[in-house]
Amino acid sequence: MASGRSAGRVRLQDVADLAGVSMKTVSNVVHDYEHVSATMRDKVQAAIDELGYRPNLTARRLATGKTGMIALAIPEIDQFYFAEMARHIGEEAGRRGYRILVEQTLNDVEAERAVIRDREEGLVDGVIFQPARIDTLEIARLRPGTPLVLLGEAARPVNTDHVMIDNTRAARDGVEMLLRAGRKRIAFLATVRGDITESTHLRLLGYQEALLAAGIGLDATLVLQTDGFALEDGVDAISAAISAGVEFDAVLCRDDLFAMAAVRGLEIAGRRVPADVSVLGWDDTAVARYSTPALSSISPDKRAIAATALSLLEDRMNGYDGTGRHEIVPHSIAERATT
Amino acid sequence: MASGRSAGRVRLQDVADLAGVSMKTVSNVVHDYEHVSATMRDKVQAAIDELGYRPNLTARRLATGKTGMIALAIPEIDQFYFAEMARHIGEEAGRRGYRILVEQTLNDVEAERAVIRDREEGLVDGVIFQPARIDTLEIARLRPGTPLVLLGEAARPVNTDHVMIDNTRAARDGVEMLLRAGRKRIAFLATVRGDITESTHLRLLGYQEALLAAGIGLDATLVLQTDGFALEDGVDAISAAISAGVEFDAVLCRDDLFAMAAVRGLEIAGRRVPADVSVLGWDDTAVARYSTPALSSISPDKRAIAATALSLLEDRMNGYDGTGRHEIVPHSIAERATT
DNA sequence: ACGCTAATCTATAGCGCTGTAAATGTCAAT
DNA sequence: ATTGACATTTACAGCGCTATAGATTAGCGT
Repeated sequence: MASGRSAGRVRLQDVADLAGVSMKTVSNVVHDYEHVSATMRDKVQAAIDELGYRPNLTARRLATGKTGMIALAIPEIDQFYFAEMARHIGEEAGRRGYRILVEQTLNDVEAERAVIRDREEGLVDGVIFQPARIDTLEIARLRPGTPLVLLGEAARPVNTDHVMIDNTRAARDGVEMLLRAGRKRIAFLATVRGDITESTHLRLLGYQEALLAAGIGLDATLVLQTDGFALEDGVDAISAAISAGVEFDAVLCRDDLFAMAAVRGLEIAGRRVPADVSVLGWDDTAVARYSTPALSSISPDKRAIAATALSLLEDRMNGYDGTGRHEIVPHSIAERATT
Repeated sequence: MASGRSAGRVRLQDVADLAGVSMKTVSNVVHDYEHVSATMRDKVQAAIDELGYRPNLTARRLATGKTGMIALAIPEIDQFYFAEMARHIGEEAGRRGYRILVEQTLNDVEAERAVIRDREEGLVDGVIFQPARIDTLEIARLRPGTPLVLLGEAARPVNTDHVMIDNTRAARDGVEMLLRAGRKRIAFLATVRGDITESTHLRLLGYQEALLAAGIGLDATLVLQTDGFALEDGVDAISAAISAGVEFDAVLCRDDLFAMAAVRGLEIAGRRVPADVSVLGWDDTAVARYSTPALSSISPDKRAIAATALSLLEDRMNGYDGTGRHEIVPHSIAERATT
């Protein structure tokens, strides 16, 4: 009751003084070091409890050189895919004894450069970074001192670790599934006009490969372009295609948001999903499950991405200094109501 | 080119040695201290550049006692509402010079206790915490040493700062809007059977107040219960009510997820939204905009919540030690296609 | 020149912890 | 008893930075 816990200012030395032992012994007790006698352990623990001692992590870090923290740098935490990745990475990191510092780059080039350049040190032990604006070359050039693992397909310098799914293969799988279901004319939604990202490019490639492999000629009018990344842009693109008389009985979409846009655009035009047109999304985020009708979606194994990224990063943090490793993580297709 | 930057191990002292000055002078240059001569500044900066010096934040923290970090403890980062709050808090924190450490409690009581109890020190300067399981009394009892601001309505001990919207009022506003639109029998979805949370309780209260104020008697069958928090549970509750013959022409929902569930359940039953039944969600998350039809939703001002929480927290971090302040933040109603 | 204030710069003691090396204690086997 | 071989405990030097107090230099009026 009369414990004068003055604002948590109890130091290891205070505990040591009270218990009449050395600082190191107290430290040993705190860390459950095995070679401490039971008597000693009890005596020290009593002192710790009496004073309400709580270790100062900053000091511990300075002494050990480890922070126990990992930065997760992503464009926007409130985008479904990133939110889900953040969750998995957070859980996986927790399991391995790390905490997550979230850094939002907000699609800003300067913010992304800052992540790589890391102007300060000792903040985190490593960084998991999904670039959106910065390109491969620039990442290679700004090569940071802090261990780094990249996510996504937008950039992958040979000298840096990187985790991704096989986008081309996944797109091919999606198209093949649609073909097996009897679809003949499959559209691809959507590449933002004049701003085709690397991942969209890979997906488009797989789309084309699958069609060619099935002996179906490419039709450029089936690659639908949008004016932006918003839902409305996707709806507009679908509507435009329909009123332009483009015929299609399936749409492979670049992400779930555009899949929702496709569904909406088709409904507006009076087409039934999936009776008239199948829609296949990408990322398999929660909205795919929640929207009506529930979206079928190409599903990257997010848990595996998180686990793999953490493993690569842990290697680096433990001193591994070899060349970049590029891990391919499995994907599947979650079939729901739109195919 | 020939800079031997050996793994960022350059210390302040190294720079000082190279420049032939004291550590403190280098420190002054790094911090843009005004009383440093131009010559000196240039000389030191040259040494900094040559060695590629980057300050070690951990050491700085130990010396200053400030970490520049704020913990954000929320149940799950991938729930729409929390993801959006995380974004706003992240942005606002960035503006004020803080970084965000995300701590997922995953609805685990022990994890929530750990947040309050903070077993360690010096990790963050303050904590923003949205409790989900832990109750008011327990928070008051575990009263931590680290500055704390609570979010949400599940708990609010008098001695702790707290930010929320006026839930009762918001529910009343929602019901009044539905009544103005001519709706007569308004249902409330949903309280999980046997697990009514404090915020649901407040919302239910506002729902009842508005009905009574309009001279409409309460009908217990209009308060729909679910078996869980998943979308399907909401759909089931709506379906059950319909097949039990409960008549209603509007549904006020506890959150956007249940609003989507309501829409789906109504569609299954062949009811048109909003022609036959209006649906009003809560939280105004991105899914409200994206789902078809787009959900009308009660909209807490998330940006204001973030800004207010950070302000209260900054006060505390700057030494304010008065009694708990309870800030009410504005809300509005985003009208879309379901009302 | 001299004294005085203000501007600059330096030396060094921490911040609270861990790691290392060394000291001490213990116990079974000579 | 004496000796190893361990188990247990201690002392203290850092980790890299900031802050304080003091030393030095500069500027200026008389």
